[in-house]
Amino acid sequence: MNLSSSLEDYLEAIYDIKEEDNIVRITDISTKLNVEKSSVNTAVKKLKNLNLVIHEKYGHIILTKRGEEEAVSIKAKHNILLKFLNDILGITKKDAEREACKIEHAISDNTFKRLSKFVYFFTHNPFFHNNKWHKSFEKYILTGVMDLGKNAD
Amino acid sequence: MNLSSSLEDYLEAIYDIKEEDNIVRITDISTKLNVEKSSVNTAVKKLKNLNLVIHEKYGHIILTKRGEEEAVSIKAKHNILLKFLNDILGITKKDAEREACKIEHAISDNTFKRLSKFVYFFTHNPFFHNNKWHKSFEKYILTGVMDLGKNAD
DNA sequence: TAGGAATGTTAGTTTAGGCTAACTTTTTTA
DNA sequence: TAAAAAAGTTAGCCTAAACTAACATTCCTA
Repeated sequence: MNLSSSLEDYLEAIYDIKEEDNIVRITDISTKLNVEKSSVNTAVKKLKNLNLVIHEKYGHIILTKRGEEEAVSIKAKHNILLKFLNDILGITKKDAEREACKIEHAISDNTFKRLSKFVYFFTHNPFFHNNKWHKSFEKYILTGVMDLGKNAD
Repeated sequence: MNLSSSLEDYLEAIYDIKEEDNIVRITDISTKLNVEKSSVNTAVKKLKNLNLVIHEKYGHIILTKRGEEEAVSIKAKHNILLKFLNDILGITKKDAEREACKIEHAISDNTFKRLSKFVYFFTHNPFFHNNKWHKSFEKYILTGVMDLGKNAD
């Protein structure tokens, strides 16, 4: 699809607002993204031309099937990045959120797939999923000392 | 410093060209980044105004101390992302390279620090560094089967 | 239900970062 | 060393994406 970061943000915002409020207006998007209504208007027109939303003058904004698919795809990237940054790297939720918003536009579907698998594997495989590694990782970050040697084969 | 992605790319290119050829010209940057010389010219002027490069009309381009520091910082982000994407996630070198170029502009210094530690920890700690996890991870990606349970405690 | 508040639209401006075309300066080479 | 080639510069244009200001429509409430 190759949307700009900006248009991806708009699509994502529309999806989120629909989830929360059911109806989506120009003003809602404007508030959520902190941009002027006129900017939203322009962006919505572009999304309309790409058949990603339905929008009649003065009407509500509705995602098309393709628009929703796109939004879901972007949100999925966002969420897996959030998980990796927060749960695995230990970045604070707030910072992880901010970063995920930027990185989500930069990763391919393939990287998304492999990262998803990695996060799942890493958090579910009993070889890793014992919390010891995470405590050890935090200690390593603070002290530079690795102390899980006893678990190696 | 908060440079645009574009200016970061220019700085990085200048650093790389200096490494390879010692002298850096407008044309070299133009070739490396696949943009017109006039675009390079404009960008170099901006970098000059930010005191990141020294450049006299018709002369070579030299990084200032600050310019070099910036470039090194960006390259460090690039390299750790490359390592994570290629060595850990198993993305092909070519794809990992392309992705790293985009993500490098989106990660904070803190995320860089934690990711660096994570990659080092993950590839050096004997608890992880036995290659088994990676084979298992590849198998999991292809088949959905996790088979390292026997190593868990 | 009339009018003000809220919402939406349009027109025009700005900035970043590309581009081409035309020109100038420097370098190379016959 | 003069002319051609290469390199660098300038001017002007385009697009994306933001902005403000002015105007239009819709909604809500006194």
